[in-house]
Amino acid sequence: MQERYEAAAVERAAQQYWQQQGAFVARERAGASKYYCLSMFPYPSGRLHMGHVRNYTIGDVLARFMRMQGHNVLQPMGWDAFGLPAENAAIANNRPPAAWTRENIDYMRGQLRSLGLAIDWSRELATCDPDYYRWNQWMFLRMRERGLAYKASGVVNWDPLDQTVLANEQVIDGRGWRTGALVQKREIPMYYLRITAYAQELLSALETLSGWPERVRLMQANWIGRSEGVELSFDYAADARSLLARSCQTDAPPPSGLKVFTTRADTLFGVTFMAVAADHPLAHAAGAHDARLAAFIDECRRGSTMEADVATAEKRGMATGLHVRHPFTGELIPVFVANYVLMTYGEGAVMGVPAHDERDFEFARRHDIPIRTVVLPVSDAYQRVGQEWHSDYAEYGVLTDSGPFTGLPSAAAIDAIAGALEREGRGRKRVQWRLRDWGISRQRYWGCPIPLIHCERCGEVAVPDEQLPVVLPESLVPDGAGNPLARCAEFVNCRCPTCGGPARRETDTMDTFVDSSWYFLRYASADQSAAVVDERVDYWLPVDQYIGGIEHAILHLLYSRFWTRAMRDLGLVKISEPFANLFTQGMVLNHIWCRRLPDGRRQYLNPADVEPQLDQNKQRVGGVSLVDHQPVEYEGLGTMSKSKNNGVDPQALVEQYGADTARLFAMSAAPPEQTLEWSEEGVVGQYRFLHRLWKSVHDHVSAGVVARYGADGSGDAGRAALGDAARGLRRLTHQTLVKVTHDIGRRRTFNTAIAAVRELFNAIGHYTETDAVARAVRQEALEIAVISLSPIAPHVCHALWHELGHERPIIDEPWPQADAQALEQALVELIVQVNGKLRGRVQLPPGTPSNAAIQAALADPTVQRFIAGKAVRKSIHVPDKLVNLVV
RNA sequence: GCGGACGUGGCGAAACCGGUAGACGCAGCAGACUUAAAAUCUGCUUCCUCAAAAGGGAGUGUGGGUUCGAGUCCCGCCGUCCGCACCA
Repeated sequence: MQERYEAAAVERAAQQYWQQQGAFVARERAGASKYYCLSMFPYPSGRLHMGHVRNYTIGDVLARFMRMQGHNVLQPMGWDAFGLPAENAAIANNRPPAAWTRENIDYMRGQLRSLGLAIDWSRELATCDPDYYRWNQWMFLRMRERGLAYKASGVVNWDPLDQTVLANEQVIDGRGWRTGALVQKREIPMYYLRITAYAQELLSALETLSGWPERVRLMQANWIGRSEGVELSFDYAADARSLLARSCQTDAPPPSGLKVFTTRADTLFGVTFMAVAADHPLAHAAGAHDARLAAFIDECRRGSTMEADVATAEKRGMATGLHVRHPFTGELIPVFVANYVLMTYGEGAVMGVPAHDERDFEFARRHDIPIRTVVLPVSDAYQRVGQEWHSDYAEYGVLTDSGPFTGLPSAAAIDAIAGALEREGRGRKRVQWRLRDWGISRQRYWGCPIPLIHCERCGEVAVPDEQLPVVLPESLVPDGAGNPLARCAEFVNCRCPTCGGPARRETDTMDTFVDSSWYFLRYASADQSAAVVDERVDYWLPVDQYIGGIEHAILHLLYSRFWTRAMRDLGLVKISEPFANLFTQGMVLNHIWCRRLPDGRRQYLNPADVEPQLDQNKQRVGGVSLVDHQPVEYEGLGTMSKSKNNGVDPQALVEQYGADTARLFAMSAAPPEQTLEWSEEGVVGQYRFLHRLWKSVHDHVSAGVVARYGADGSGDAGRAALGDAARGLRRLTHQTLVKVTHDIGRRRTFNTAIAAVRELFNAIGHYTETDAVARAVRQEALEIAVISLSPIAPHVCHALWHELGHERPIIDEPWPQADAQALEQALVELIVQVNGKLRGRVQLPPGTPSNAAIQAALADPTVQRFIAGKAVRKSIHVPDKLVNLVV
């Protein structure tokens, strides 16, 4: 055995061995308990970052651990390969996005392989492959047939200079990222997927996802946002009716009333105004005849779209001069346009009840609108709404001044009012969802084409299944202005499948979230060319463990849950929920160092190039650049990112220390769910540990190979009676095994598993006996240490296992069971407390009864000192743990 | 504003069911090896106090509470982070 640990050679050999053996190719095996372990697939941005390393190592530890536990493990990998960054790179380099993307995939595949992940590469897929995205198109057409996909007009960000649609992240402070032009809102036709058809099921089923973090379920529930309330219509007064009649251009009769949705129908008699959104049809109609109002509406629309600003903005508004009538009293109620009403929620109009809604209160105070109390609290906290808002005003209570409903409690009043409205055809109870349908059209090139054809004669026609896939031409180079697909004649010009006449192909592509909404299903039958999935999907799905970043808590995970249900309802899969267990790993942080340039901008320096300066409390206060020796400011910790220049290149890490060190560090510095602070010193510490482990095995086996204590064929030395030191080491060995099994298998706290192995390793170092029995005991301890560590640092453990005298590779080794006998103790230590404070310890046989344990505790000399002269009032005994004496 | 998570040494953290606070590591200090340095190995390392040592006291953001016993449970406050954000 080589004396020195050489990571590169060890890792190369192990990876070669796994590849030659096809060790991680997964096959369906009837009867075997399957374990589908999946990490969220990467976007091929060019290089791996530390977040990837962390994500994939977590998945790999679990995959390898479950394999050794006897499960039939599938761990696949693929590429989320469509998307905007490829177009940006194409603009910058004047090369097609396809070339850039595929080069990145090749490079990053090599990086992933160098990490030694137990991946079944035979199932690899990339979403930009026609073999993959044809099934996006096929599914889209099935959904369209069932009314789950439809066309409607939608609002997009429009860059007037580039004449192109911008993604939200391309709009910076209201301006286009490339041109700096003010972005406009434009209405264009788009395709939507009817995710709202599944809103109730997606919400209810969250309760069944016991393997998901509570906070992700909460975030999804909030996102879906179910509200029960009443939809009702306020009849237009004469002024509004005549205006609408004048401005109505279509044949359809103008609506007879203003529709609103409310969760507080019990406050209906407190309505003193109505408010509509700036984009509400009534606002448009009113604005057409009122220049001041039109200016205000325009201002509302252009107002800041920053969400935080929106929420705290003043409640501004302007009267339309129009009125509606109260459904019960017939009273005239003025209608305002208000900046706080959202066109996209409910009916885009609200009834204003200043007495019982904080926003309406604020608005009414600003516009001198009367405030009318109609709900009194059950407690007598107040009688009437006062000058200042108080949250009690929004509480439910008992109705007052509410006509026939006066005296009813809120809940009963809501029922009664809804009933009365319904009898008159003016309203009804209904559920309002915050969730909206999923707009999937993107006016972009590098995505999956939407398989539709526009024909002058036949209208919108689906591409027939046998003509799928609609292949995206891969040679185009976007220039930032418009969608190059729309200018590609070979793509656009086609024949109508219905009439055979000339027609135009749809040039919008699909949101890349479509691609990632079902890739986990495709892995199960990645080589199936005749269907989207086959029966193997029933074997592997659901995913037993899904691992990824919390940033996908809502969109990706919700879309995937929706898509799986859509496929279920097409009879393609049997499951409803794709991910049985979800693990969200924390971010990777590093220090941020910057410098203010004379023009006010900040220049960020990589932490590797900065020497930190510490104050007397050893806190970072500043630093000096190692490049130019000039001072640098400290900005604290932040997520590794390009913009803050605080990333660490995993490639350099692997080259310098090896993949095992990188994996070990990523797993040891924090529990996987928490943020991980980068520390170069911490990496070196793990590297040092692997060297010591290697040396320790080397020193042990250089005296000849022995069978481990207790193993079959271990001979006399493997059965001999043990002295205290040997028994102690055996006990720790098996305690460590129990702890590691629990920490990896149940708690997923890999950091504490590693700590336990290091403790065992330290104990092996302190165990100095060298006779045959001692060597058998040490062999056992080293074997368990290596097995315990092998899911985390697989290469070095692969080599060490071989050096410890085993032919069978460690990946095929069954995870060992702890030896109950080794865990037994002749004496256990009980702590003795006096009044809850630790005062002594006594050694007693396990199972010592209370009386004897308390007697032994009282006999302890230190304890004696603390109870001297006092009466023991009470004694508590926790068997084999402690005695507490109360004096 | 609403919802959620969290707050422990110089630092990352551990303490899993209410029972020895600080495992494991980083940094630091001392020693061994060395002509020397690096590397490596050994030991120490929460704070305060008295120190020759033994010992004693305090201590998990903060103030209360429950309990024989609280980092852990309950209530109030302060702070940090995350998500949603005028959702009618």
